[in-house]
Amino acid sequence: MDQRSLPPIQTTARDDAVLKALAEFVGTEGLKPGGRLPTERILAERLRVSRNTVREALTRWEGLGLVERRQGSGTYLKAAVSPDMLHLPLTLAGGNDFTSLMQTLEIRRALEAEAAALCAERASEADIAEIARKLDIMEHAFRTRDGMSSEEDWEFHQAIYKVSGNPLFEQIIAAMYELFHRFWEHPLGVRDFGHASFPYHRTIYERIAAHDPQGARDEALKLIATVEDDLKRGVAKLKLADLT
Amino acid sequence: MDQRSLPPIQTTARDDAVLKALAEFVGTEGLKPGGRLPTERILAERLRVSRNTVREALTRWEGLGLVERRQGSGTYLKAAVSPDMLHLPLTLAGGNDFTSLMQTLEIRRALEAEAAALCAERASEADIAEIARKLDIMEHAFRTRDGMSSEEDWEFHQAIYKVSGNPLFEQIIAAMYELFHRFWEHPLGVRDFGHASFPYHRTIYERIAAHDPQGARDEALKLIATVEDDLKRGVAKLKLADLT
DNA sequence: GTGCCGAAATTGGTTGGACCATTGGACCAT
DNA sequence: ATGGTCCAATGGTCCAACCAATTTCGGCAC
Repeated sequence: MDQRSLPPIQTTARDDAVLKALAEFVGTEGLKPGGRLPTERILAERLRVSRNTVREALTRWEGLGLVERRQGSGTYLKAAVSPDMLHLPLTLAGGNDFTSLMQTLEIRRALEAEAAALCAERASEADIAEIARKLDIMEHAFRTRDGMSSEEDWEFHQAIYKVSGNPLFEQIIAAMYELFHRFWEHPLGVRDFGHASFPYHRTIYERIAAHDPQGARDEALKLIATVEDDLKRGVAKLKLADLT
Repeated sequence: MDQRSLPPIQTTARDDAVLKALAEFVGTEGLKPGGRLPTERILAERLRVSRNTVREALTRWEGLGLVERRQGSGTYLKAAVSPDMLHLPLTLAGGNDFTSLMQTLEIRRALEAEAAALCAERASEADIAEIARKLDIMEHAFRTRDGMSSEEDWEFHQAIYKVSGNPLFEQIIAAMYELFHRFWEHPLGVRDFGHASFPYHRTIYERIAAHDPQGARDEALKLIATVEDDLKRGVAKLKLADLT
């Protein structure tokens, strides 16, 4: 007999029910990201559930990054939420050695290239203008702050991921980014880390603006290649330092 | 002055502290997935916090899929966990199932191609033999069970990811895979789903065995393309059914 | 009237204690 | 050996407070 034909029954699911109700509430109320959710006490009363149960449910949402709680202020929606949303936890083992950093770059190489290509395919004129804006901001920051433009750099890339139409790109690459920068504020002591990648931001943009997927892909690959080179140079430098 | 050099003090972070302590405990205790965590009551006592606080912390871990709670039994570790691990929830906000599935395939397309290329570069003769073995098993299963070989299919791919030398490939693609098969035993009612991809498993293997990265990449892309086609065909079929 | 300050109300965070529902093992009867 | 019963352990829920951060608002100085 097929064991799957007799699944275990689900007897208790209070907090799940709370989340379901809350998702519906957000939908019917037309709540946008940034909006404020009802008080925990009010939710408990309305849903006929203890405040503790409400809190456990909200804790789940907070863990998923859907909601932000501010003590003394309230609970705020951080992302669009609908009842039929999919959540999947991804756990990544990361180390802080050279190999691990290189591995995050291998993932980024694959994803950045694909995202850039998709972006070049799908970008509207408005999208291109927005990316151009982010590029200008980033280039300006780079020139005035002598290469320290990681924040603006990241926003430029985010704009590309967004236009790609696939939120997974941003989420996964952000995870790689986090793994990469976890331990290194100035990776491996290479002062001008990231300088070499600078010109490729504009070339990527140009290929996107020209709706040239293959070109955008190639330029993205070149950009990652410079970062990999920087990383290798940093390691070489470290080994040299070890010998002295 | 760099604002990041002076992070705001964390006056209240009880549950985060609990999770940190718990992660250390799992490490020092050498707890493996499947193992049982201490009772909530015991944790509360040991950590000098209320049981509710312990519960909120565990709820977070449960949401991340790190832990499973069984009423009347205990709390069990579901995945390896160490303090320097990155856990992040992937959120696929896509009302429309088709869109979501297509998005998981876009990620897979990028990663499968890269993994296959890296595998072709780095595979030793022993690696190639192992992949060949998995391929034979999968092909045999496919023929004897008339196309139902998803388990063996997956193992073949896993062997490739493993040889790529980068564990991140398997971790991320596994998440995409999970997302893809979340609802569907037989996706969209397309009976022969996956049949079209069958021949490309062997061509991928051949390119890997020939240490031909670009060839392996191309064949991997073709494989994903067939899956995308199947998906589109399934949707077309659904729309047709709606009209009747 | 304007602007500042402090008290009070609001809200999430934590605590301790109680009870319920489920589980799993010990023990017993057949 | 099988099945039934009881009981202790454990997660799930509830309640009633209190703490800590934030916001609100009224009164005071100017």
